[in-house]
Amino acid sequence: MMRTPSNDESGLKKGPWSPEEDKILVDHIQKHGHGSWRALPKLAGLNRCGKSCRLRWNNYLRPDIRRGKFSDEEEQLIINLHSVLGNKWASIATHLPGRTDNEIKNFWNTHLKKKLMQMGLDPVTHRPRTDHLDLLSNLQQIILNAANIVSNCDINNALRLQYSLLPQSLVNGVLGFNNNIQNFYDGSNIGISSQIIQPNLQNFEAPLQQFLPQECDEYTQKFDEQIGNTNVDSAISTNLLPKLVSISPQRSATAKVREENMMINEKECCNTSSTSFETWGDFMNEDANDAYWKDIIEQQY
DNA sequence: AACGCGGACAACCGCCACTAC
DNA sequence: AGTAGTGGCGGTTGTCCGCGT
Repeated sequence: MMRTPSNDESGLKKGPWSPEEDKILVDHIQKHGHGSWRALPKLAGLNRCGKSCRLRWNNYLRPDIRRGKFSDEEEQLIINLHSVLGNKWASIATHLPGRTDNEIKNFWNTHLKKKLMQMGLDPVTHRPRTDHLDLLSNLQQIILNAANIVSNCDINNALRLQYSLLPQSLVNGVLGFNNNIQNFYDGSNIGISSQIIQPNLQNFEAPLQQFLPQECDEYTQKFDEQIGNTNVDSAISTNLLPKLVSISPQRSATAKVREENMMINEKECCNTSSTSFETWGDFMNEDANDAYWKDIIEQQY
């Protein structure tokens, strides 16, 4: 079925490009370069706006574009990069020669997002999904926050505490942990040591998998000794514990995301003594001087 | 064969940052 | 310093196409 060509109010054509239009655009750019995109359509004889020409060229016609199915290596690279960069498709695309940001974005939205969800991971945070059990999510948050106020109690201890308070069947079943996760987040194929890429997951997973029964009692005892007598509700109401926040808030508007990023940047910039689990600092370690990692961070900021 | 549905992806839209003046 | 023009980016939409009924 042929799509009926649509034109905007200025008479410029919109919608899919025809092979003839493609040829005109390619011929013109090969002969003259694109120059000013705004001026290009008139010079080339195309009834399109400059922006449409630029998108068509950059996303489809450019000779260095590699089309076709994403390889397993590319797929894993995208996942790893997304766990570091988030929805910075343009930045991610710079690490995949021949792939466009648009192509990667589409691939993420149609394939990888689902794949992560099927593995029980939140595609936004790359952490185990919590959306299907708010109660558990809140409990995690309470315990993590509690750990933050316990002196010298790091995040792994907090998770051990959490684990010690939950039946194993609940942890495994609800959070959807499985053995594939470790392999899934192996960053070795992009030259990043697995310790760099994995910590955001290890913080959750490793304490659970490598947990020793005797440590349960040890940390539970520590928890009880230090804050065990504290009523959680009253602790929250008296600001002893921070208020609960969603671990994976639903956000769709660009403005919201940007606002959030600004807040995160501001927080990280100003709060040098942060103990929050959510901040970048927790994912960094002494290995972070890896050149590739630096490159990624530089792109982020 | 006709139809509906959902996945895939090309293209568009709106906003933002940068630059020149 | 303010403004207009331009290109880049990310979110979203619209259409095609394959598949099942």
